[in-house]
This record gives sequence, structure tokens and C-alpha cells, in this order.
Amino acid sequence: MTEGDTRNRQVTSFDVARQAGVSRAAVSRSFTPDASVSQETRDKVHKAAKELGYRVNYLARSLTNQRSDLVGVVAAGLDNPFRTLQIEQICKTLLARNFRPVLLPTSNSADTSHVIGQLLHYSVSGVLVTSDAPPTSLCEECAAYGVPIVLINKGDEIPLVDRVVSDNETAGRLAAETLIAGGARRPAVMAATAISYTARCRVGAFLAHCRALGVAADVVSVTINDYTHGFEGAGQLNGTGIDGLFCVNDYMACGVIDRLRQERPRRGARPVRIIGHDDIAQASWGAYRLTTFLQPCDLQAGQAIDLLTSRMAAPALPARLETTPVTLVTRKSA
Amino acid sequence: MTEGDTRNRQVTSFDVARQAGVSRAAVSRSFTPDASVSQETRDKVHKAAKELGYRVNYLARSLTNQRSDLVGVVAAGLDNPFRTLQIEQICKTLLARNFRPVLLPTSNSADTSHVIGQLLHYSVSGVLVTSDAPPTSLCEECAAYGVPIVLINKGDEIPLVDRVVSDNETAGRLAAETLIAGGARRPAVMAATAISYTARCRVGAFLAHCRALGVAADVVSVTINDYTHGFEGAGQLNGTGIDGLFCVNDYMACGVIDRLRQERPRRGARPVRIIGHDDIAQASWGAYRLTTFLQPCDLQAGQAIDLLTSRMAAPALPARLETTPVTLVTRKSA
DNA sequence: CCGTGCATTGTACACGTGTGCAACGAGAGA
DNA sequence: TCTCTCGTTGCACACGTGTACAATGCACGG
Repeated sequence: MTEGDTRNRQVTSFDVARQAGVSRAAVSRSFTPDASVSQETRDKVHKAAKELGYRVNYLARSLTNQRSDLVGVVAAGLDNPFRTLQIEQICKTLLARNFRPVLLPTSNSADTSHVIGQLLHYSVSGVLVTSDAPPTSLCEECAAYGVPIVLINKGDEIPLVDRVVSDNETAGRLAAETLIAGGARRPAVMAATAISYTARCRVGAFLAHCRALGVAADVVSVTINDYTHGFEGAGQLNGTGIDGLFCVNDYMACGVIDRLRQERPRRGARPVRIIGHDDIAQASWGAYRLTTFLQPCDLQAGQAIDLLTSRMAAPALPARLETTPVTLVTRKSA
Repeated sequence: MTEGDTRNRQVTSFDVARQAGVSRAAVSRSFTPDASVSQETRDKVHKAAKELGYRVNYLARSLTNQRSDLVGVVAAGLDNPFRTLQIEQICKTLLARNFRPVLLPTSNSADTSHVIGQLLHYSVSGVLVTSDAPPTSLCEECAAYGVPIVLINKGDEIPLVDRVVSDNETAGRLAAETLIAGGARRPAVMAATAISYTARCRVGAFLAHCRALGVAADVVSVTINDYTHGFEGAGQLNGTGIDGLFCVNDYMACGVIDRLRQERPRRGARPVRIIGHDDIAQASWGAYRLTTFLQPCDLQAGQAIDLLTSRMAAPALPARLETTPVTLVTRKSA
């Protein structure tokens, strides 16, 4: 108790140095891998640190290092279960590589820019942006500040910004092939192309390949790629004779299936073959059994963070583009 | 260009001070609300800051302030859609109150303790923990370090740790009432009580109220409260005569419904009334139309953060407990 | 025995910001 | 005019850490 009120003050490297009988520099070095310290000193320091409950203050460290090891994760549309899969993988991978994810969910682009601006107050090591999120102007600003950015499934080509995108061409092509091979005479694709880059890509590839196979294909337009608009959009199918539908994501496909199931009793029509995209958990649920495309979130996250770290090392690199493969998961809906 | 390579160095308050022709202290004060600066100086500084693209370095600020405004958000079981709802609300509320959420998804408790330990390296302003996540020992350690903690829907009573819990008693009681009033003669509750505090509470209240109504009730035990185990667990219902089932969450209830729907053709049995909990998006989907209890995530998040901030102000406060109400949402499953 | 090289250690400065304290100036009241 | 008050400003130190540089000690080859 003669120590005074050490209890509320933070334990500092100075305290550890005194306890271990070495200089403060030795303490700092003992917690830096590959630093020049004898094993003996290192042990002494670690022992003293444990006794005192000392932990290196990363925030202070980030002052001299330029890195904070904080990484912003910007995401819109968390209601889509696929976004959750992505974010979980991203965060876990970041943590495994000794970064800390700062999650920034955004709805409108106004608070996106506010929030990403706030992020610049922290010396974030980088920013990961998942699809449909922020205005490109903000990204450019970040890049100008020297903050590495990686876009996931976004289309914008910005000078110093890397991207990871799913293989949308293959998905569109395989969707067309599968529906037509499955017997669909009148295939269609449902999407909100205005918002989503991936939707545009998949729609384009799907239509192109239908054409290549000599089959006319329709586009069912909706405003948002979610359950509600899928449910609503499925109403447009009545009387069109459409018998195969590629939904640009599973989230929307679930809405379509629920609407069709609800209406089937009324119409004696033949069933519509449906293919989704993303392989969210619900796609495998008994109520849907949705044929879909698996996006490897783990691989995407890994590549995105690889791009981030490599750009941290070499900020002036030209913009790069990585493509992740998709895998057709066949269930009963197609 | 005579300025030299200012471009890669961070713009500092010193630069702004020179540009505005004031002292560095004046710059600091200009970015501190309620600080003693004349409006004139403040304007000059803000103008200069904008010209130079200056942003206060929160990390450096946190060195003198003790606060970093970073808040750890610990969550396990992100596959449960309800967890996503919680996290989105928590993060948005944190951001709205000028905190930054650091998301820590965890699977096993080993990496939980590792990750939460890492968190102590940042001077986090606090930690929010959602249910089923970390060992209590870690919480105690955090509390010992003076880091405010708030548990959401967890049972552990720890000296300096506040909690926000849902009104599980009402949920259990209303579930019993509703099932029995709906005509169930042989109600049951499905849950993994070993892991989950909320599950134990809801099961307890449900059984107690069934007893109070003079009806015998069963417990269907599973190992995890998720879709897969709900699906499996529903197999146990065969031949039991159970005609009303309270699932302690919707996630599990979806699995139950899918299993029962799949089996119904085989058995000519009367349908089972089902009630879930949480009101996840899927509960309102056409395939399920699940009667359930709405947990107000926004309110929970708000209260949790209130508790956090008040404890930041007064760390020695006795542990408090807030209860959030539930609302019965009636759909077709019951 | 001396000179050289190497491993280890300590000193001192830097990182960017907040704030107590003293100083300063202007305005008001006597 | 003098004094007191109050708003504003700048100086200087503190926050906790990393690391360049010089200094030290030791082993080894000559």
C-alpha cells in the first residue's frame, strides 16, 4: 500500500523497466520481435511484465510506427445474410493476422461519408469496402490520404484502389446453361441493376450466354436485390410463361420462391426453375433447397487482406484485380 | 513545391498553427468543444485546417485523454440472423454516439480470450458482449483493468459488470398462454439449456406457467440453439403427441418447421403449433410465418451503451441490470 | 598484449495531442 | 488613473512508446 494509487494509473513500460532492473528501451525491445536483446533480458522483462499486468499500449506505439493495425470494414445491406458471411470471414481473417476490424455499417451514402471520414481520424492501416457501399469520391479521398483501400465486389476503377471480385461471368454463363439444360424454354434473370455492379455483370453474362445458345431471355427489373423486392417482383412473372429464373442473389431468390409457392395453388402452371447466387445458409434450408453459386468468402477475405498488406508495403502500386471462383451447388430448385 | 515532401507526412496541428498564425494550443482548443478560444481564432484555425486537410489524430489524443472511443463488440454465433440484427444496431448506435466499434467474432472460448486480451492493448473505452460469448474470467480481468463491460442477454453476475437482458419471464409465460389458449393439449419447449442463459430463463418461465395452468409440459433437449439442431430435434417429436412447441429462438424454429413440413405427408398427425423468439427476418418470410417475440435491438443497444457511458463516468458503481420488453408478434404458426 | 568485430545496453529524441499555469490585454467600476 | 475581473493566448510539460546513435563489454585472431 506504500506504492500509492498505482491501481488506477496505467502500467507503463517504465514501471516494468524498474521492476526488471533494466532500461525502458530494453522493455520496448523485449516486446518487439527480432529486436536486439539478450534472451536473458527478455525473460526478465516478460516476467516483470506478467507480475505487473503490463500490456503494450498499441495506441502509443502507433504514434511512432505509422500503423495502428486498425482496419475499417465498410458494409451496407447487413440484412442480406451473405453480407454477414463476408463480414465474419473478413473480421476473423483480420484478427488472425493481427489487425483489428472497425465495423462501419451504413445505410445511406450520407452517413457513409461521415463515418468513413471519422475513420481517417484514426490512423487506420486500411479500409475494406463490401459491395454497394460508399461513393467513389470518398475512396479517392482515402487514397489521397495514403490509406490503402480494397473493394470487394465493386465495379469502380480508381487509380490506387485494388479490387476482389467474384467470377460473375462464369456464374452468369453456368446459370444460363443449367436452366436451359434443365428444360427451360423461356429463361429470365431478376435483378436491380441500377445499384449493384455484380448484378450488372451477372445479368450481362447470363443474357449473352442465352443468346449464344439461341434462346431469348427476359430481364425482370426490381429496385433492390432483397427478399421483399424478390417477393414483389415474382408477381411480374404471372402470365409471362417464364419457366426459368436466375436471381442475382439468394436473398432475393427466397422471396421469389415464397411468392411462387403461395401462388401455385391458384395457377396450374408448370413450376419455375430457379437459381440463386451466394449460397447463404437459407439456400440449404428445407423450405428452399436452392440451387446456387457458392462464393468462397474465406478466400475473398484472404485475398483482400493480402492486397491490403502488400499495398501497405508499396503504396504506389498500380491498381490490381483479383477474381475469385464460384462453384455451382445443385439442389432441387433448378 | 518548395514545401518539400509534405505530402507523405501527416498533417499535424503544428502545421495548422503556422498556417493560421496562432499557437499550437489554439489549434487543439479549436477542435475541443467548450474550450476557451475566441470565435475569431476558431474560424481562422478551421479554415487553415480545411486548406491543409488536417484531421485530429484521435490516437494521439487518446494518449492524454484516457479514452480512445474504441468499443469492443464481442459476439459468438454470427450464423444466427438475430445476432446480426443486434450487431448492426449496436454498431450504428455506437457510431451515432461517436464511438467506433471493434468487432470480435469468436467461435471457441480459446480464441475469445486471446482476442479480448488483444483488445486490452488498445485503451478501449469499453466492451459489449452478446450472449454465449466469453468466459467470465476474462470479463473479470477486464473489469480489473478498469475497462467497463456490459453483457447483453448473459446470466453471469460479476461485481462491476452491468447487464441488459430481455424479459424472458414474460416471453416464457406468454408462450405458454398462447399455445394453450390456441388449443395445445401437450405443449413442449425446445432448447439447448446447457449453453444459453436466455434459453434457461425462457424454459423455466414456460414450464412454470404451464404448471400454473395445470398442463404438463415437456422439454425437448438439443445441444445448440440453431437451425440444424432444430431440424434434428424435431425428429424427437414423432409419436409424442406434442402439439405445441415453444422454440427458444426463431433460428431453431425454422429448422423445426422445415422438418415438420417434410414429414407431414407421412404422418396424418394434427399440426404442431409453434412459437419462436427474436423476430428475425426469416420469421416473417412466407415459408415460415412464425409467431414470435420481438426483441427491440435498438432499445437494447441504446441501454447497453447508456450503461457503458455511465460506468465510464463512475467506474465504481454497483452492478446494474436493465430489462427490455418483448412483444408478441402473431403470425400463422401458432 | 592489442585491435577488431559483434552483441547488448542506455541515452535522448521523436511521434501528435491535451491542458495547467502564468501572462497579457481590454473593459468596467471607483 | 488605478485596480480588479475576465476572456484569451502561449509556454511547457505530460501521455506511452519506438529507435538512431553512441557506449560498453566480450570474444577472438593476430
